[in-house]
Amino acid sequence: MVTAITGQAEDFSQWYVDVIRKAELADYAPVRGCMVIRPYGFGIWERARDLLDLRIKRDAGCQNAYFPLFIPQSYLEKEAEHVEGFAPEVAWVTHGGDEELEERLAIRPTSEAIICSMYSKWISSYRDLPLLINQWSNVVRWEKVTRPFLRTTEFLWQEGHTVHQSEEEAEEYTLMILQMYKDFFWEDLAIPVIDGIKSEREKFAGALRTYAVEAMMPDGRSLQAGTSHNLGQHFAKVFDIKYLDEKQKEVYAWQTSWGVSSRIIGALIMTHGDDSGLMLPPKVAPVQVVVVPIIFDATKEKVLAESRKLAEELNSEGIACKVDDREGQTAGWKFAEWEMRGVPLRLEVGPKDLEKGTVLSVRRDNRKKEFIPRDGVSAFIKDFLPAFQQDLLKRAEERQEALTQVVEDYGEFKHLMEGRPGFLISGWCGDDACEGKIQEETKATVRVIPLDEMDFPKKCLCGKKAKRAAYYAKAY
RNA sequence: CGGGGCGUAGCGCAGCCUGGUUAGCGCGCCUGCUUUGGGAGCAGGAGGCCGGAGGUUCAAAUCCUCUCGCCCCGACCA
Repeated sequence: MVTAITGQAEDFSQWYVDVIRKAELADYAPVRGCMVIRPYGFGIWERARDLLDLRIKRDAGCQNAYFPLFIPQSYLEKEAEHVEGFAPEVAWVTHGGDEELEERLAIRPTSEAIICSMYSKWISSYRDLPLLINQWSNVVRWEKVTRPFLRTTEFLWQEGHTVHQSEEEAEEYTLMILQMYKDFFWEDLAIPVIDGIKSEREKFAGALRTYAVEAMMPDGRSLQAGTSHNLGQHFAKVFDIKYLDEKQKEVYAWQTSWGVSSRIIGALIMTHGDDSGLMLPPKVAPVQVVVVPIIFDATKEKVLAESRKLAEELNSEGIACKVDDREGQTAGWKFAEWEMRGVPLRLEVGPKDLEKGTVLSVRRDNRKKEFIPRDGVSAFIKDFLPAFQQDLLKRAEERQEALTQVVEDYGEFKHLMEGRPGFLISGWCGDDACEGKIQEETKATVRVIPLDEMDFPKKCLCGKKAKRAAYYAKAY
């Protein structure tokens, strides 16, 4: 064994870190809590980013823009809840060269403050609305504990910031974004998510309401994967975002903000990976198909030529295909290597295939082997990739279902939460104190309050009448 | 930020308790030959201020102090 990975069952956290390093997704940087996203990891991010960017433009109607990294302290402090929420984790710039700055500059932990300050200049009429802008950027949050991709000091994300004429319109848009995120996770990343509204204590600092999608990881912890906030008029009032409506009345605007971060790479690793390493959904795989030539001296040239020709052919048809024609490694080593890196399909081309006019295909999930007629390879792959994407989703969905159960009794709830049972669905009275007590006693939090109609226990865990269902889990 | 563990070659580790020659081992890397359909074999070779800074000592990877970083479990967050 050259590159052993710790087994998932043995130590899930260690498995996660092993995969990241061995598959060359990322490496630790000299600065605490920071990581380098290496080309293969960045390749996954680029694909996911492009898929989401398409939806942001097409479904959400946004245009991309870019705002500064620095936010003056006074701007960040305008919205009281906002500053209170972010103050503990802001990195500050105090000097420019040798000169001390008159006002400290925050390195953005999120961009509401700087963006709203500009919006206030740009908006003066109802005709300027809605204003729909998205930004792809990095942000910095000085977190106490960090983990690659899941929580790093600096991370990459997109943040959408929109302005609307009415509360209803803003609310509708917030929910539309939530649906867009759901589609992105289910369809593009093959990650099943639950969705709903956050409780008061879990909502974004400065928001009126926060909606979120959450994904259940194989270790039973929930990962907040995307958030969509209805900001109400909180920021409009302090940043003075006003416009003249059709009746010539000056009114404050209504806003939303929403984001998805490079954390999704962590979700991809955990959701689909196994003891052999990564397993990537074809839509985000930097390499969808790898061709491994089986080299013997007598047939080496012919096999290499055929392998390269095959890869060229597939690439020209839009399939991300790579030939592993390195000569230092044996075929078996390459098999293990590409499995670890999560490539959905491997094609082997050897002398026997040349004779028979076939190639051998091996899929990543179950290693099932199949001989494909050489002239049918491209058609085979075009069927295979979407099917594989579906298979991964189904596998993840089944696990999420297995990690979700309804619990009525608080004693049982506490007992289950001593482990990592995944999602526990219960009734909730809606009382903040009740939620706080449960969190204190079990470490579990309300992940979301589902919006869809569903059956739920009529009593809250505290014994009072339940108003709504709630998904509880321990969270990342 | 609290509790626990760990920093020695690219990776994984031994050596430390009980200070003492040129600091070892496995994998990887380089060269050559034989190999290649599930992590190849043999031979030769390169690669280290022992995380960093102070101290104790004739002498420090080893003892002491401080510091930085990583991992795990908690409290906080995308």
